[in-house]
Amino acid sequence: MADVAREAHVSGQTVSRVSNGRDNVDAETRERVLAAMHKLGYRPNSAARALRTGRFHSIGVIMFTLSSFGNMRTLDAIAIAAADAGYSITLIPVPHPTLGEVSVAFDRLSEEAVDGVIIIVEAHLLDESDVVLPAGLPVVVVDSTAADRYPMVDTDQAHGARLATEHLLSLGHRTVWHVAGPERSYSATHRREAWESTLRAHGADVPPVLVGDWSSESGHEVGLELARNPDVTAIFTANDQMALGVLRALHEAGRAVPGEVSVVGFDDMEESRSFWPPLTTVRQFFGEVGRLSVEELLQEVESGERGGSTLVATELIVRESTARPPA
Amino acid sequence: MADVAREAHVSGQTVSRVSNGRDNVDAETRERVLAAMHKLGYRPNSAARALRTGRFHSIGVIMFTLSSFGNMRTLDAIAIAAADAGYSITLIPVPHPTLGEVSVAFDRLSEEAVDGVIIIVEAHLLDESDVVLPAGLPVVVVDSTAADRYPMVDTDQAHGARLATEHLLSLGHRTVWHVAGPERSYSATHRREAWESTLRAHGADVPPVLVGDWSSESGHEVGLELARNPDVTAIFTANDQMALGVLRALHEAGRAVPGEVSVVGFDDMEESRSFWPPLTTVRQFFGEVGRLSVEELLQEVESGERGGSTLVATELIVRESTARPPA
DNA sequence: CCGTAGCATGTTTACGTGAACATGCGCCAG
DNA sequence: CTGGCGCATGTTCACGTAAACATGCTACGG
Repeated sequence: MADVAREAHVSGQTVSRVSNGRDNVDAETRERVLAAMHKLGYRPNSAARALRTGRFHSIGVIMFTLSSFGNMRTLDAIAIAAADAGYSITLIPVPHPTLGEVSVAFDRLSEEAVDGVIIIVEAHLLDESDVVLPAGLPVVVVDSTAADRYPMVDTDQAHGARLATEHLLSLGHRTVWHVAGPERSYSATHRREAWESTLRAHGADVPPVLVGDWSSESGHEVGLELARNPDVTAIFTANDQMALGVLRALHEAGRAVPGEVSVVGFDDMEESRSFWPPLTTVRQFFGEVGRLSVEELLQEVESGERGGSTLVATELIVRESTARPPA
Repeated sequence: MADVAREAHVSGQTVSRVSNGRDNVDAETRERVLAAMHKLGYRPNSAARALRTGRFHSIGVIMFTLSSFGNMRTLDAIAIAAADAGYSITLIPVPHPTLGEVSVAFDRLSEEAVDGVIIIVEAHLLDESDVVLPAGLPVVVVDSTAADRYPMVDTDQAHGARLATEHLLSLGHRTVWHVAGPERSYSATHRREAWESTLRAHGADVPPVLVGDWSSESGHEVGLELARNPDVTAIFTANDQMALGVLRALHEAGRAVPGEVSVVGFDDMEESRSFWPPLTTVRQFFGEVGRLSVEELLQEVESGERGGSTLVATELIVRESTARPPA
């Protein structure tokens, strides 16, 4: 900066003013400074700036392995929304979802140069974790239920599960079987509860729940079981990947989809429309979730006002994996 | 820090030494300082530290939309490898893969607090872009070919494509059709070239190339065309998602897989084993690519030594979508 | 018994920036 | 004509840290 000041025959303070786009600089002086900055290849030092202002213009994101489709889409939206607001994203990975790892991530967090944090971690770990997040650091929780402690943004899981279940019932199925996600997942629990309450509200029987781990492979395993049961005519799986496994199991068992069995997924991943048959599913608006969580966080960072919880609605996408039950 | 020093009756410098784990501090003093740090909830200020040391302990990652399966896996591995080395990841998203956006990202980069950058962007954009990366900033390029300007780490695309093509030929297919990725993609080009040269090496005809855009939907479109052609008995698609679309098209056309037509993909995404039928494909080791790119980058950051290019081998995963051609 | 080496610790300083305050000049109202 | 006001610009200083150098004490060999 000093070099630029010398080159442009001004003081460092004036360079700073130009660099920050203040308007109380004479047009001619500004030009001279800009020319000098360009000539010398000047780049503001973000560390010094952060030290002086106390703002890092960066948002931390704590998340487990990115390999979950939904997390990735959410992260993508967060990154874009943050960039639009002039913030960058600092990833704080948690390689294994154990309590210890989460604690380590939180600890590391306190030394990270971030103005706020978005946490995309199963809530039960948050609850069990006695590690305290650095005080005064704004936090937004996604896909979880720590709403009592922090603002939360999430897909309206219950709404989606109800849409899926009611769609199948309205086609004439007597009841709907459910392939749930892992017990410890809050979103899996929400979907399962909404499925169950929807069945009860319509006076349908509630069949036993089959539990997977979100993977297509686990969907295949429980799908083999469902395929053997001739009573099963409608299946709601808690995500699209498990639906893929269920479809494969049904094909292997020679049960026609949707002729004999209808299947509905959850997520609407890009590939779902190319499943065989194309999958009827509940679309989640991950982009919206990411956008809103950044909005919420930045509001707290910049104005100190803390918002409440926000749920993002879902949409049922009807494709070709659902039909009326066999006569 | 001053508060901690006062609390522990030592100088700030001693606090700094404890904070950095230097060993030239008396055990008793260290205990006293640690106690004071804990009591006061002291957290080192990373901005000041970065200002003083010139190191940010952060790696920038420039990438397009995360929604590509492979990029995500790579990013995940980068994040974990970086965390292991004590670095965090700063994401610099490029919402749209246009020249302008890339320039903006590079510009933004120069103000980011990073010690080095990993670029996961189609190389043709790098080549066309006249934006100069900040001089002196270590760069590693992934999934691209700017090897002449920067070290590169990538999957051995040609090796994988050869494995896939030879697998089909060795099953007895007269030739292999290819569904390529977009023309401007270097990895798509490499796979296509290797497929073609493998066919030639084996004296097989080279059928016309069909081009998709990596999406399962585009795979479905070109798949419909292939399904109509009775000469087609073996298809190598440039990624698994397009293979999914091709499978769907073949099902719709009533052509048995692998009875009439064999299909091989590329990537080995988690879902591929649950396709119908489970997909024979070329596995990419994204984790290895990510790990190596961090290793290469940090070597340059910390020792100034710049390495060369590294290719990561692939592995053919034979499942149930390939068989001998019909008699 | 003294000189010195080695070690724990303290003091000073600079990293690059922007806020706060200071300066100097031109212009306008009284 | 003069006092004061507004505006562009300059000067000073502190943000929190760690490197470089300084200090003072202990221990050990000649």
